[in-house]
Amino acid sequence: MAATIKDIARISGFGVGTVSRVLNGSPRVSPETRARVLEVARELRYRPNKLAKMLVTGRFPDTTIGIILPLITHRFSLEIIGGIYSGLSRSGYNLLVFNLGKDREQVFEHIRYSHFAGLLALLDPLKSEEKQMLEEHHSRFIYLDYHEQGESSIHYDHFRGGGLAASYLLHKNCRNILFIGDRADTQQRRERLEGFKDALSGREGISLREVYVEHDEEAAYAAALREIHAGRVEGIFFYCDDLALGGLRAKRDSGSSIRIVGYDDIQAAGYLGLSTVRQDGDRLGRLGARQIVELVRAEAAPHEPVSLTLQPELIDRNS
Amino acid sequence: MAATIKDIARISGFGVGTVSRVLNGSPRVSPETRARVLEVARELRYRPNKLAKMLVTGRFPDTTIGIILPLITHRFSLEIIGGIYSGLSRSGYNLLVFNLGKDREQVFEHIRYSHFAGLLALLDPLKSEEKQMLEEHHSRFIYLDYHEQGESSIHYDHFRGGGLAASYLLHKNCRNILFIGDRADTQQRRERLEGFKDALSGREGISLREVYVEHDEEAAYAAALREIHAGRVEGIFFYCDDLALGGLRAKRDSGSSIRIVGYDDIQAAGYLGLSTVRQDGDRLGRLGARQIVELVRAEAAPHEPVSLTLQPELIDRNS
DNA sequence: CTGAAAGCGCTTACAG
DNA sequence: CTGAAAGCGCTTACAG
Repeated sequence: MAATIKDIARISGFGVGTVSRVLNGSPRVSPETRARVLEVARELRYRPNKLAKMLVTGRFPDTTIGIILPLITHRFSLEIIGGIYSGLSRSGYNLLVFNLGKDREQVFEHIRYSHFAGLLALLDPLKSEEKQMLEEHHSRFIYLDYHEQGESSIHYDHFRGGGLAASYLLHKNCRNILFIGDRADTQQRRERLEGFKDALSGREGISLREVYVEHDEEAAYAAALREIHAGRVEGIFFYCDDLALGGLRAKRDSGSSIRIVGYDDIQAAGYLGLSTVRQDGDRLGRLGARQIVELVRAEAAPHEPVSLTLQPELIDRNS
Repeated sequence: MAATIKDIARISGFGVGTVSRVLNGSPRVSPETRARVLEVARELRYRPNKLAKMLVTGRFPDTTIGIILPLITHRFSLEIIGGIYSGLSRSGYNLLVFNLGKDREQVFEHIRYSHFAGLLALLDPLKSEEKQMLEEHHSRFIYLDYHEQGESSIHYDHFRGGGLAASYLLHKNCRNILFIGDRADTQQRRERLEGFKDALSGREGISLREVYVEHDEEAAYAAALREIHAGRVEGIFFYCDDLALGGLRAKRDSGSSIRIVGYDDIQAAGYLGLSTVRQDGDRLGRLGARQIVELVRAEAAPHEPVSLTLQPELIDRNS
């Protein structure tokens, strides 16, 4: 099988302790010894067993950054991942992607026995035992597109984004307004809706209702069509572009002149002329990469948490 | 720190060997002992150290499937990943994504010390030492959308796909034909082009030229525009839809009536009315998941390699 | 500068 | 059924 430190010791004639010192670059060995040991190691094609090293040192190597996210196939997540890869290139760090999916525990079990310098948590709040586990492994983490008191994060201002959507509909003279959102109660949805309501609240004669559907273009289509036929609504703010595409279709199929605004600015939004609140996932990813590398490289323990807020932008395509 | 098997032994009054046996479900322990040991383990919140277990057993747990790919942000790759997640759900296996990016060695170093039941290699041929490493870890692999003599794979028939593209252009009465492809010399590009040429070869008066550009819509746009202005070309087959989008734009900007066909059927192709050769990444992913799980569950060593070929389909949008 | 020994947390024959 | 011991591959004081 694979050569071990013992084989090198036997063949070179030194003790395993000495061999270990050479291999770890300790200065307390003579040049001749070092040369000989290294020579034998090369001949044997020695590759250190990291398992054993980790077991005895209790520490993990630090060349890998992990990113953990709830759903890898989500478009915006993907854009962020792309940005992270760009930001990490030439940094000496590589990236491992963990999709939580259905079995969060399994995934964290894997993380526990993997080696990470740092972790980016995309959209997903970490439990306290998970944070603690990361700390035991000396690895730091930063939230991406999620924020929490006392933790580092880089995120978009969703409250502001909701406000932008509101001002768009107001500008188009909508008074009977509808919010169609994802059923999942997330921080982002809460903040977008709060910002939306806040911007609407000062105005006279505005009515707002909320409808929740599955994260699914079809579901959004059906809901929008129903509302349009009921005949009151003048403008709809969709939680995200994926849903808004269904709204756009409902508008077209019903021949209505209703106003529609989405969120994210996915590629299709451009093709189909959907007004939306734009967030730049690539940028978020790049910044996240830079930040986690900085954090990981810093010798000192977690200083003050760093929190960076990015501002979304309204794209008016007159939809 | 965390409780170890030794702590349990001390507190329960048994030896570490007995504790280990209980924890591993050995039948050679009395029910009373088992109960007591388990009780103490629970009190101490004992969690086994997999590192130590792996070190001594030399085997890796087998609950995780890995997928390795050259570029995670590629659209088609993503679709496949989505399919794999679907196919894996409720199978008891979870998925870890490895993006090779720039440092392949680093990534494989990580794989080496991670635990995998099996690996899916998307698009990317494995080196022999990498295969060997996987074997040492008792983990099997299957190629996805790539195939190689003597190895298991699930892939699309790109030769056939190229043929479909050719018949499309012939059907639209194109004679001066151009292929615009990615510069990267991949198995897929070779096969698509071969199939394309093969279908063209029987015909009279057909001329074919090939142009290679960066994998970039802009580059494709520029190349297509140049060719259109030169005035000879009647039909272009683009290696993939990403490039074909540039061609579509060149066609529009120049007011030309040239014919364009792409490959993949990405979302934008539908919106923009691009004719293309469709491959279903979701399906490929699902099948891949099913196959690797079957392979991993099979006790016996690699029987005959299994190779599955999927057929692409022409989508005529009259572009 | 170097060797011998103890130990990281666990498993597994070997006795009893 | 259970304990004591050896060992997985490596590191690190401790002597010398």
